[in-house]
Amino acid sequence: MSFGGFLENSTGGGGARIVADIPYSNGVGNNHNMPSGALAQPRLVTPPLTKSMFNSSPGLSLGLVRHTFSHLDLTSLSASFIVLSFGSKTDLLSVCGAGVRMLISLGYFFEQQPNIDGQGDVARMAENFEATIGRRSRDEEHESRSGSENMDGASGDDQDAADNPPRKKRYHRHTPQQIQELEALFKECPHPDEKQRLELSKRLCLETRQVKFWFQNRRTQMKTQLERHENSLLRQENDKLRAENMSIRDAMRNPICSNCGGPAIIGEISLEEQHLRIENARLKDELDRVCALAGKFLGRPISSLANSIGPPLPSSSLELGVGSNGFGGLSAVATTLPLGPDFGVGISSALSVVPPGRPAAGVTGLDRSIERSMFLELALAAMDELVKMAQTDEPLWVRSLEGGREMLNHEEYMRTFTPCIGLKPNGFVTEASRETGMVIINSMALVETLMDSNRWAEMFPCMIARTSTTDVISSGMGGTRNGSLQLMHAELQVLSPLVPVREVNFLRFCKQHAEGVWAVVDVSIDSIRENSSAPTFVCCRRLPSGCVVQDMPNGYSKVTWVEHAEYDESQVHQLYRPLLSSGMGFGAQRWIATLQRQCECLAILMSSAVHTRDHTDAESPNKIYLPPALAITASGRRSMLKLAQRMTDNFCAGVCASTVHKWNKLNAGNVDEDVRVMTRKSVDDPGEPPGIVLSAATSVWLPVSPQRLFDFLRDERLRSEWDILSNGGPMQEMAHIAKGQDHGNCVSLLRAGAMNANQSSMLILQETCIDAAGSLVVYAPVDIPAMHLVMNGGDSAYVALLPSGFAIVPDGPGSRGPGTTANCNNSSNGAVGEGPTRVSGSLLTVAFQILVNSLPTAKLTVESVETVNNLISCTVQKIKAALQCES
DNA sequence: TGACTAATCCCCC
DNA sequence: GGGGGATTAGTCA
Repeated sequence: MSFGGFLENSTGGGGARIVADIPYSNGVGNNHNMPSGALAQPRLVTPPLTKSMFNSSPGLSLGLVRHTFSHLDLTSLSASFIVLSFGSKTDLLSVCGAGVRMLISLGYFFEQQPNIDGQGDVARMAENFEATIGRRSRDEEHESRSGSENMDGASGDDQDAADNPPRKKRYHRHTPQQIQELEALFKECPHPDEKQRLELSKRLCLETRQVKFWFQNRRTQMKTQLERHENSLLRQENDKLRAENMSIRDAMRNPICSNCGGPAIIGEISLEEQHLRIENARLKDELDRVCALAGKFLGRPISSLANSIGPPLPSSSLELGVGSNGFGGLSAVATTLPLGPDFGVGISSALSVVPPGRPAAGVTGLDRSIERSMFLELALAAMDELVKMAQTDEPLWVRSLEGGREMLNHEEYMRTFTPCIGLKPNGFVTEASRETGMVIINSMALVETLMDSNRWAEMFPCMIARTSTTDVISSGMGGTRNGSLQLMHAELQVLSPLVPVREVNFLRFCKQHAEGVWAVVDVSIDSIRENSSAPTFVCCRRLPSGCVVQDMPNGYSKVTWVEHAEYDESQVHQLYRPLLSSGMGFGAQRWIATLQRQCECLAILMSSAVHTRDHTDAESPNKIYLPPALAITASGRRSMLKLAQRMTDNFCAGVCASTVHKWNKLNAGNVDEDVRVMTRKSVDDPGEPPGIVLSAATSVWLPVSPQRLFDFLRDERLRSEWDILSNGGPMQEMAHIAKGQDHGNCVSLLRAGAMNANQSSMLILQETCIDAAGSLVVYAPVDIPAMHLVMNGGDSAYVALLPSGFAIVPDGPGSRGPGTTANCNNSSNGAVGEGPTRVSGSLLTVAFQILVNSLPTAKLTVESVETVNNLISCTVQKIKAALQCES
């Protein structure tokens, strides 16, 4: 590069050119920052160029051109030239001589530094020039630029021509040749040292700074390119995932009901779900990392599938299927699944659910993944609904005129909520109830109980025939139950043969809403999970139901329970329909009442003040004779309670024909059609006598209040009025373990008056309980030696017993109070008690389990059936007579 | 308007 | 002091 070329270029643009020699001189007022003692001063020779000059000559540009310097004496004086070019490419550019400060302000310029060292080294001069001029303040730059902007007649070509560095912002590029060389070196060495850079700068006539910057920028560029490449790869992947996500979402948005082929409705994806998904992805990564580490440690690869780590949990929370294969943990479930295809008769066939964790043929990982996403959506929608249902009063809930109970305003409900499990099946009726109560348990403990199927069943023994957790979709976050989501199966019961067991498959989702505030929601999943190979008939669907629990300062919790279900009412005997529709059967009142009673029992048992009345001491010698060894120890109390619990569980199972036992229904002609008789074989169970067990149960309506009925039946002194085991006389209470503040909640040991030696060896274990929703009297004959063991803390599992007893519930608001079903002397729509003067009555279930043959292989005889049928009829008649309610 | 490039500023090792 | 990220500014397609 040469300045000659530049000059040529500038001249090549054509146009008039004025070159004026400008000797430097002192005393020019335009000087800026003129150092004292300057050797030379710029001397302005051109007349002052005015704005008007430029305005009137748009093509004018002013250039201070550094020319070839060979003929100039730069040591004494820098020569400068002003080139005025009209319409040419000439540019205002440079000044010769080092250290020259130039002001370009409408042609007035120059300030010269004293030490001129311009020995022909153009580049150096330019550098020095820049060092002083190029770093001027922005204002100055702007000012100077605005000066040239005023000369905007300068063509682009003129500016191109200025391949000189004096003006900092002057655009230029390194020549292709220079770049080629720089690139070549960059390929070999992206980080040249100073020596290499110096060498290159000389060779390419560039400053070392330029070379340095070039390399720096080149490296940055490489990095940017690399990032861009990576970005594009990631974007591609992202697009792919997004497309996949869209298609999945689409599938979820427009689910097709496999029942009717119409659209099924699922709620929107919420923020919580997004969080859960993120959390899930994070956990999955964590699992992968842990597996990788474990693999290194064990020296063999570890699969991240749930069945390869830890205990055989039904599933892992880590396979929620965000881009995962969705098959994690499947094999772990299959072996623990309690339900088999041949389980039970008639009832399990109503299962509409694919046995969880065991994929049906053809179910792909994607299907599972979609299914899980749908579960999640459903759970979140259900939670939302539950909380609103629990917290909203009118107009969603209105007080009924009779009884003051809250009733769901269905119109308002339909307006407020989207049906999250689809529309109500034809022929189904709705049952909705809400109840709030104070319970002596804290929220965390209650949540733990609800989320553990065993503990849940223990908490609601007479309501839950059996239950299991069939799949854990999420086990919660941060070691808590918050976010826990699981699939459950349950058989819910009302203690009567006239009410079929409700078999439900539902999601249970737990969420912490605030400190000390939790909610657990259940919602049926039958709308999502359909197994084409199983009948799709479902007798009950649970709409979002559950509880909101809030800790109270006194150790209690405020529990608001919402129970909302749709069921096939035709399966329910008319006698029980009012009860069910009032919510006292399967509804919130019963859940709350049971919860309160059970928690009170737990609190009493855990406190030191366990109230035990023992009548074996010397203070009551006149009451009964009993060996002193029957005194109860603390562990004995526990054993006795455990035995009583088993007895009551078995009683319920017999009444409701739940699948806990494999009952065979009997349809013998001699049996009253309203008495349900069933048999089963008892083999290898030390808890009951071996042989053929016959169960007979019936339910009748009595025009007596539940409380009166309960008090009558549990009173050992009145036992002879209905119990053949009483031998016609009163019974005595030998031991009493209180289970609640109400004396009606207790376990006791009764002894009949001894008629002969044989019977004197028998005791009666009895459990009674009562709460707002109903009451229970269950008893079973047990023998003295066995109870002796139990009362000393022995294992109650070996005490053989068969329970009998009564379940009492109010007949329900609006009940028409029909005649009994046992007597069958009235249709179910009978008019007994009808009208405003009707007496509030009770529904009494009577049930017996007796051993009809000690050989399991024996055949059931007609006599046995008739005997039990008579027994049950007689008992009912006796009760009616005693209570003077037989018409 | 965005990509490209030369150059600058500034932080941190 | 230099590397490198962030930024600026000029240019071009």
